[in-house]
Amino acid sequence: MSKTISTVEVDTAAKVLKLLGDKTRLTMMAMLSEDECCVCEFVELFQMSQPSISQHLRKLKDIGLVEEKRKGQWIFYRMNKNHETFTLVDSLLQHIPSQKARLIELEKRGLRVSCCD
Amino acid sequence: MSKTISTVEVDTAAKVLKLLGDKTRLTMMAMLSEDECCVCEFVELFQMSQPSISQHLRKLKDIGLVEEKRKGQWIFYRMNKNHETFTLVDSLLQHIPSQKARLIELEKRGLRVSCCD
DNA sequence: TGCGTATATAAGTATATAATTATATAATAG
DNA sequence: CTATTATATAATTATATACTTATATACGCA
Repeated sequence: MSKTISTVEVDTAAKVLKLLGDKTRLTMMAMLSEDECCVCEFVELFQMSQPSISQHLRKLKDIGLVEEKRKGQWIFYRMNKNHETFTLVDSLLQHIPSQKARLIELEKRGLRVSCCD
Repeated sequence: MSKTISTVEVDTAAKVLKLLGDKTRLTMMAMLSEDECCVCEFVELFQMSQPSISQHLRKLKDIGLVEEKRKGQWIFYRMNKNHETFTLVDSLLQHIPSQKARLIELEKRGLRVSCCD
């Protein structure tokens, strides 16, 4: 008996891949697979305007790949591990380099706020 | 020791995912992972104009995901299994339904030309 | 209450994308 | 050679996308 992997419809997969076919969003997802992050951390890391970051996160949220949770002033994003494409996304992320170092770098510079909850 | 998967740069992965973030091209790649196909087969299956099909194939060819080979009047496309993102693409395709049935359907209708080489 | 910080949303713009139509190229059949 | 078939390319157009700037909202704090 060969092992069967649960599949998602081509339409669904294409929509997810289209979103992840952007360097910024793909890196975001790779970071979120390590730990939850707040908007200001992405702004700091990507050297990109805050509205631009918010708009990328909005797209990821709209198709359900990420979820948000407010903690005081900050809004944290995390991967939605219950999304129907989670195993697809997860296996895909295993093929790009870990982004853990970027989070550690942020922490060293005192720019991580995740410690403040 | 944990198993290490060879990774590709985020830029490279994003470019590939962007291309596969299109239903037509994603389905094409899924079909090509089963067997090589010629342009007219895609035209028949996708109910789409021939130039449109050719342009999708051109994009896949331009980044090296597929290769072409002329056989008489026909031009066949096949997956490039040596592409640096092959394992990424291959594992990704395992998460969408097999397209083998579509090829068999074509064959039943006498529309496969792969038998004529 | 009013101010500063964090984030979201809206509007505008430049660029990218996918389709169509028309045309060009290449091979085969007669 | 000419006609036909298969495919590619070019030009055009409509739509989608990603960014910018400006503004709105929400929270925390004095």
